[in-house]
Amino acid sequence: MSATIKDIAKRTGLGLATISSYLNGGNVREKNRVKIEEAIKELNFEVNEVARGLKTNRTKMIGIIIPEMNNTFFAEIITEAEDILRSHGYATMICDCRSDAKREKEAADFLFHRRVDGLIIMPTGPARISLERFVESGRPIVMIDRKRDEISCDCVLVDNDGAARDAVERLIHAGHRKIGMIEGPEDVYTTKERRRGYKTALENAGIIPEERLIVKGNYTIAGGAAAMRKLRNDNPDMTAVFVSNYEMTVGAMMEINDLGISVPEELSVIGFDNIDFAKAAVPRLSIVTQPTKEIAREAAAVLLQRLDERSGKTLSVPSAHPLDSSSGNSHNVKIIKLKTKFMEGRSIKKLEDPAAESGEK
Amino acid sequence: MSATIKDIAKRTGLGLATISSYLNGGNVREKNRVKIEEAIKELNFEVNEVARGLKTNRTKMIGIIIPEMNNTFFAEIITEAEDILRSHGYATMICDCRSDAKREKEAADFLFHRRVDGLIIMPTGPARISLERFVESGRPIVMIDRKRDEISCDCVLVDNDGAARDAVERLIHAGHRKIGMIEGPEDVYTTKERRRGYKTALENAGIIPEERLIVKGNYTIAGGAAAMRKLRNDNPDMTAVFVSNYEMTVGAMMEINDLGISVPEELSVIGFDNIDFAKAAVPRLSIVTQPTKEIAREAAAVLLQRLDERSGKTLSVPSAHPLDSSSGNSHNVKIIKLKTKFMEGRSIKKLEDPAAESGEK
DNA sequence: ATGAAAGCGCTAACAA
DNA sequence: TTGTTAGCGCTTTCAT
Repeated sequence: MSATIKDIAKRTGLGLATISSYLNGGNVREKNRVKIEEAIKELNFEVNEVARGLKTNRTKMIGIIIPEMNNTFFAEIITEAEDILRSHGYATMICDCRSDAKREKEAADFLFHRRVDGLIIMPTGPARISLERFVESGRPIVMIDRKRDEISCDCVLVDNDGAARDAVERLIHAGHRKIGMIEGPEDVYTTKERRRGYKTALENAGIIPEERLIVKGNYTIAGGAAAMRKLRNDNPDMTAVFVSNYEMTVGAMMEINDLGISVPEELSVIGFDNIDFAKAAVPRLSIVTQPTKEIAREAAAVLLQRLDERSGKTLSVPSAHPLDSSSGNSHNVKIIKLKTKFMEGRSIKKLEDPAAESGEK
Repeated sequence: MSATIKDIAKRTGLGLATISSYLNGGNVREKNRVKIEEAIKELNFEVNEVARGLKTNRTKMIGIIIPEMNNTFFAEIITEAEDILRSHGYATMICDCRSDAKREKEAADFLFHRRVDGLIIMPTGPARISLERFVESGRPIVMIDRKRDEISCDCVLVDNDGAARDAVERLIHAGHRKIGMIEGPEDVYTTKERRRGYKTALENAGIIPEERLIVKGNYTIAGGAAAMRKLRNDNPDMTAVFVSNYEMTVGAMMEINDLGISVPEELSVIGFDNIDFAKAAVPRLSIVTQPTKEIAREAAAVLLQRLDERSGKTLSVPSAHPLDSSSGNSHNVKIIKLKTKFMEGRSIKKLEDPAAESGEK
């Protein structure tokens, strides 16, 4: 169907290599340049990326693996990443693994099989298992949002620890001392970091963190709802709650709604991530927000850089030491950590005379 | 890096063609079959889809173009579609065009250039311009959610007219007569259909639709908020409002929130699409829901079928009549229309003694 | 059922 | 600078 460089060669009377070289930024006599350009226009020529890929062993495709497409936080990131990568000539293949390690592995295999040049992933399960083939073949991987130590690669994260600490400190400053937390699945990086921030804030204020005030919500809406119920049941004295991701925030609000709890009079709430939801909530929710576009930009930038670094080298150095750091995977791994923000709503009640001051001791 | 069929041939002592044929479902002597399988296992062979694509002119890739990735409705559809297509060996390349016709055209060009085998699209702008190349080259297109008549192709839609009619009828049955509607951009298919349903419901009940009660919200959160404000300002007598997509529902709720309007006492509301949001809202929102998974399944099914039909034929019949129906594009186009559902919340007030009955005349 | 050979559209030596 | 040539890994006649 479409024209090939052969057609261009024929049309211009030039050789194949000349056309190819021109197409790849080589120098051609001005006269010929014009001729080639003309032929390209008239024949409506477009480089066949498939053929090029076969020859160069580069597909100009990037794989993206995320836990859930239907999740604003992830969606915002990948839409931005896709945009940037596409503008650099890279196509992206996005795989939603529904927070399932098995599906994640399948997606990784699929993408590897499809010979993507690189990978952006928010790891759900054990990274080693699904990603070692990429590492072995020298294809760059960028982890975002979550970090897994089994694989050494570039990471773009946010300061989860600081974000949680800041949020909880705000509650403390408002006079709260019995502060609940709804957290994610325990094996996830962000869960640990956010929990750490929560605890640090309490400890810094001289409050002893209590396990009964921390409930797992699994980063899902249903989990958030269930966690909220449990927190409320088990802790009648709880005056505030910090919900550590968006889905659980929605779930918690649903439950608060169902239980007829009034925010912030009976319970102060700090949620996570989705500005629109926070604004639509009654009352407006105070939330931690993450810089999604920046995450995407940083991830795309570092990936493109790696791709560029590698573009000279021949693909897939046999690599005698698959996952050993010896090969030079870990020497200069980039860990980028971005700052979160806090958006004030009306969901935090200022306790007038904190029991903490007078009654506690 | 990875093994090729050459390696397999060498290892088994068989010819290239035999391996290839076996790989494509051909018959081989049992003895050889075993040998081949063994070699595949041991050499870790995987077909190089790129090489295959070059030869067959089929990339096993599907392009998906959507207005917004960051939109639950779309996200739910594509995540399901991606899953199905992948399980059939097709990779998907998703492009978010941010509801911008120019970006949409760029995305279509990009995907065409990447030689995707087929396309799923929720058209934003003029389809003719961006899709004619696909049609010319005989690549199947499936439109979902929206239909554009410039291009004849398979469509998977929902019964928007019926959905809107049903929603408005519920308000009417609850005694409302001054019912506002927040609608989408006027050139969009779903906008027209939903508006039609709204009007039909009113007319059937003997109520004359008034333009002042219909405000454009552009299918965005901000638009929904602005529309809500305008509706409220211009129509102090309005007792109910039907918001015709999810984003605008969020926006409208934000505004209702800001204006301190109590739902459903002062205003009854019917929203759209997002079950979780509806449940998290105070009070629970009554909404129209669309069968996203089913849309995805139908779209994938019809696309796969077209792909299959075409798989015998050689690619890109020169097609003397690019967009003419003569070539047989329009002969058996499938239009699939799915039913929506309604989820009851607590956002509709039953008017005890509708002013309509006594006071109106 | 199997093998030999040609070629998909491109790039990359190497010569000229 | 430009042209010639040899593949990249696969499928596909066409023989055998």
